[in-house]
Amino acid sequence: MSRGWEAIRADVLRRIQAREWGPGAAIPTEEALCREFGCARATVGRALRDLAATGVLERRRKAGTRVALQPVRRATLEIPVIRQEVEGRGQTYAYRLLADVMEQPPLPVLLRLRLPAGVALRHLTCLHSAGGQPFVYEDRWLNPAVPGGQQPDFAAHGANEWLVANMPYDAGDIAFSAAGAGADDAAAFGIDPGTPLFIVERTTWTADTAITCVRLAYMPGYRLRMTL
Amino acid sequence: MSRGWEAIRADVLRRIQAREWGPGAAIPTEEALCREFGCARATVGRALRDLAATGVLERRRKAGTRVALQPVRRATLEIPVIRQEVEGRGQTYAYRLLADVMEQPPLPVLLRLRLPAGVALRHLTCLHSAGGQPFVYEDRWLNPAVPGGQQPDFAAHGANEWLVANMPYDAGDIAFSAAGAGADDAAAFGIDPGTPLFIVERTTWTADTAITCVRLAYMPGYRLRMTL
DNA sequence: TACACAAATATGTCTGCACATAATCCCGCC
DNA sequence: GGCGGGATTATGTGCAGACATATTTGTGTA
Repeated sequence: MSRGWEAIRADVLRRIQAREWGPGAAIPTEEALCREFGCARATVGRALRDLAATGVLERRRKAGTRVALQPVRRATLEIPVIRQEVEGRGQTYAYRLLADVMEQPPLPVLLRLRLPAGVALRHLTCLHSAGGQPFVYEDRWLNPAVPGGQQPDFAAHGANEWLVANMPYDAGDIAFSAAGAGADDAAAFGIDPGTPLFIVERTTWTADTAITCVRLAYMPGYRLRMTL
Repeated sequence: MSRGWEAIRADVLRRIQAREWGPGAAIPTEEALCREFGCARATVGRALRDLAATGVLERRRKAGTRVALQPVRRATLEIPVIRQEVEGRGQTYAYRLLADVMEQPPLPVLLRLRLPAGVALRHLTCLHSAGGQPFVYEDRWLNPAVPGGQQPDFAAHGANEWLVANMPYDAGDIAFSAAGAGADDAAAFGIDPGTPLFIVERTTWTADTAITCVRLAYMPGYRLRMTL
C-alpha cells in the first residue's frame, strides 16, 4: 500500500466491496481507524468524507459512519459546449443563426422562467453543424432584462458561448427527453417529422432572474455518454 | 458574512461572478487569502479545493490558482433505482418478469461487454410499472460467469436491486439517447412502433469482468431531470 | 541558441490539538 | 410504561506548523 488519505480510502472501499463491512453496517469510528492506520484523525476523515461524497458511505454526527444501504450511483456529467464537443470529435464546427426576433413566448417557456404573461423575449433559433452535417438545432428564449445591458448580435458566435463568458452563473436545471421531430426540427435536419430526437432543455438563473431557456434538439442517433 | 470555509467559498465565488477576478485570471495565493480572511491556510485551501472540484477554479502546484477559462458546468446525476423513482412520485411500483432465457447476445452487446463470440448470456426482459401504467421496459444481458456463484431468479425482484445489493461495483458507463419504439417496446407499452422513447444504456464492470449490460426504455414523454 | 540543472514557490498533504454541533442514549420523573 | 432533558459521543470544523511534490523560472553550460 502506498500512503496518504487515498490509500486509506482505497482500503476502506476494498473492505466494503469484500463485504467485510456489509451494507448498512457501521464501520469503526475515525478514532479507531486512525489508530489502526497509524495516522491523524483528519487523514482518516478526509478519506471517509470522500467516500461519503461519492455515496459509498453515510455519515451522521454521533451516529457514526455506515456503509450506504443503497449505494447511490452518482455520475457527473460535464455539460459540453457544443463547439468543443464537435471539435473534440475532430470535425469542423459551424454555426448559423436562423432567426433573431422579439416575441411573446409560449406559455411553457413563461412558466419555466417564472415570468408574467405578456412580456416579449428575444427568440433565437440557430443550427450547429459538425463536418457540414446538421448537429444541433437550438431554440432559445433570452430575457432581455438581464443585467449587463447591451446584448450582442449572435450572427457570428453562439449565444451559449456568449453567456458562459459574460453572465455570472447561479443555478439552473437540465432535463433530458426524447421527442419526435417537429416541423422546425425536421426542416433543420432534413428529416421526416416524427423522427425520434434526443432533446436537452436547460433553464438558467442568476439570483432570481431568469436568463435563458433553451431547447437543444440533437441529430438523429446522437448518444450522450457519461462515465461513472 | 457568517463563517467557516463555506463562507470563504461563497465570497470567492461572488468575486468571480462579479468579474473581480476574470476568467483565466490568477487569484491570490492561499497565503494571501488566509491573511485577508484571517484564517488558517487549510481553511482557505478547503474552500478553493471545493471550487476546483466543481470546475470553477483550476489549480496547479507552483502555477497557482486561476479562474477556469471555460467554466465547465458539471452536473451530478443520481442514478435512480426505478422502484425508488416511482415510489418517490407517490405511485405504486410493480415489477413483472417477462422472459428469462440463456442465449447468444447480438454483436453490439458482445462488443460492449468485451466478450468472445459464441458465449451465451442470461437474457432478461421485464417491465416496471408505476400506478398500473408501464413505466420502463428493461432488456438486460447478464454474465453468468460473474463471481458469487449462485444467481437467483428474478421473478419477484428486479435484477438491478439484486445487483446493487450483491455485486461489488467498480466501473461502468451510461449513455442516453432517443430511439423509436421497436416491436418489443411497442408491445410492452401498448404504443405504435416508432414512437420516440427515452433510452438509457448501462454497462457495468467489476475488475475487468463484465457484469451486465442493460437497455432501459422509458415511457413516452419521460423527462430525466438534473440540477446543476 | 538550445538545453540541462538547480532554486524558488504555490499547492498538496499530514499531524496533533481544540472546540462546535448534532444525535443518540440513558436516567429520572410522571 | 411513556416521556423529557441532560450527559455522552462521533463527526464537523478550525488552527498552526511542517514537510512533500510538482512546476516554473532563472541560470549556467555546451
